[in-house]
Amino acid sequence: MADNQLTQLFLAGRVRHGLRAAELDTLDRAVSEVRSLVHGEEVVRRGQRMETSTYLVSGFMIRSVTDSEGGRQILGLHIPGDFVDLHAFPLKRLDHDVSAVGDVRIAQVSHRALRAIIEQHPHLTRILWYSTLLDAAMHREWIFRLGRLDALGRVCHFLCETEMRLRFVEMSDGVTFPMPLSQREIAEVCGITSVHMSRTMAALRQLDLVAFDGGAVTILNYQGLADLGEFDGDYLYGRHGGLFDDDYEDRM
Amino acid sequence: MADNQLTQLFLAGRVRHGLRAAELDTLDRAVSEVRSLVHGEEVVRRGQRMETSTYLVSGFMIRSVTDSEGGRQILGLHIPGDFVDLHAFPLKRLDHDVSAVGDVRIAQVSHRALRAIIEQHPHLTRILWYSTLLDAAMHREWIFRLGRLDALGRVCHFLCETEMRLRFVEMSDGVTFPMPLSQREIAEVCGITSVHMSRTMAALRQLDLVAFDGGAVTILNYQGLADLGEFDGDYLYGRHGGLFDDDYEDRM
DNA sequence: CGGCTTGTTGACCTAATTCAACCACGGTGG
DNA sequence: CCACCGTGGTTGAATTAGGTCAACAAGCCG
Repeated sequence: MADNQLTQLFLAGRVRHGLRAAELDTLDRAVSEVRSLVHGEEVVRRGQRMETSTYLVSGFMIRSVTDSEGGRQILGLHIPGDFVDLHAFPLKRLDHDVSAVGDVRIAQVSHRALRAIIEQHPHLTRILWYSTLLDAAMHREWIFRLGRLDALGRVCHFLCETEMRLRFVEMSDGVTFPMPLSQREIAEVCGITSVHMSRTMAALRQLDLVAFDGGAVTILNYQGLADLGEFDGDYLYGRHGGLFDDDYEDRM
Repeated sequence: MADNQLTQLFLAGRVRHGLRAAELDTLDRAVSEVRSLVHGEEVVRRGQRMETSTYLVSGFMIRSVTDSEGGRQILGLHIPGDFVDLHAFPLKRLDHDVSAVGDVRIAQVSHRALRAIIEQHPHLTRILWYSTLLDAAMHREWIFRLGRLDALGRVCHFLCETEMRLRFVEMSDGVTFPMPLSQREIAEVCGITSVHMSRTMAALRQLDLVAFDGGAVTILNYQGLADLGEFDGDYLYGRHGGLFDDDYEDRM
């Protein structure tokens, strides 16, 4: 297994149910057509029929929908190593848009290649399925965040989640990590206005919980942040720590 | 195919990607151990290791999580024909609870049987995968509902969604349908307090949009309800109508 | 230089929460 | 039979979180 293969970050840091090198190679061979996107470019538009899915090699992407007055709700943030729209393989059309945040490199996988995989590689199939259910688990946590937390808690929760996910792919050292979203976009994640997000982030600074410098976040008090956000990262199914750290590997 | 098989409602009313009778039979044979639950009984508890998944034969169930002060957020409502925790097959542990609302009949499917299916029936596998992604699509819509709509809109959206899903399984005639949740529980769906839900439902009555009688809802003005809730049911992937009604069947 | 976007701050307003009292009801036990 | 209680729903008054509108400052880019 070459270290420089495209899918090397796929499920990095996660419980991988014994994903084998040969399977990663199979996946890697299915991936083709690497291309670059600039900020705001879409790879999926709501309702459009899909014949390929997209793997995010580097950079960030978001899923979003737009309401009747043009307001946008961000439904998910994708980071390198994510299959951003593998959902489109079983669903064929998606109900939301997927677009680039900043500069992005993606790879495409044809649904024909995925069909071949599910016919010949049941174990790899289950792992791909699993990866789409990680998205669903994050969706549920976003429902919790919006339903039960106030503005301050929502931001704390989002920062904790993002930090942990970036740690899995070694883009966070546990303290400082990149934050590609503007305040306006973080507001669209958290279901509040950008004005109130500005005030909320000021409060976070005031409380010495985090520091924001341009495109990076530095966590000054992890426990305080996790407490305010009622964050428990078990739902991210990290390979180490939490409820899920036991007999996962090499089963099934 | 006997009409009385347990899984007859599975994906009823949905785009089924050419689900064949033989495949439904295969699924039906994998299902066993029908049992009854009373109100509040749990089939999944957060973090618990699962070796079976649950198919809902009759009645209603909810997914939920509880916050640090004991407040509950409902993450999803399940209706007859839903595989309530098929997610647990790839994930092995879930991050939330699943419990009965009122009297319920369920059937269990062992993960061993599901493993056999994904090894021998790739097409059926994709359909099971698809069914879990319908849940994810609903999750996304719940994020939108909580992030972008006010209390009135959230209730309207939830009622429209529930009505459409029940129509798929012929439990709604398009006007009147059962609503198993109390006002308190609908409040836990919509992320508001039960006091405010009482006021919001009073407003809905005032506007002549819906009538509530005990465990049933009657829609008096569907368009008004859908407008307030900004509801567009495409994400439910109904077999008829909407963006998704074209060349779905019998492909793949 | 001007014009754009992002973030900040202030004053005011509104939606929703909180706390409380209260009613209707369907048991359950005396 | 009635007294009792717990649950679900309703209503009112006071409070608060967040939204709205507007002005302005700091980049940043053509």
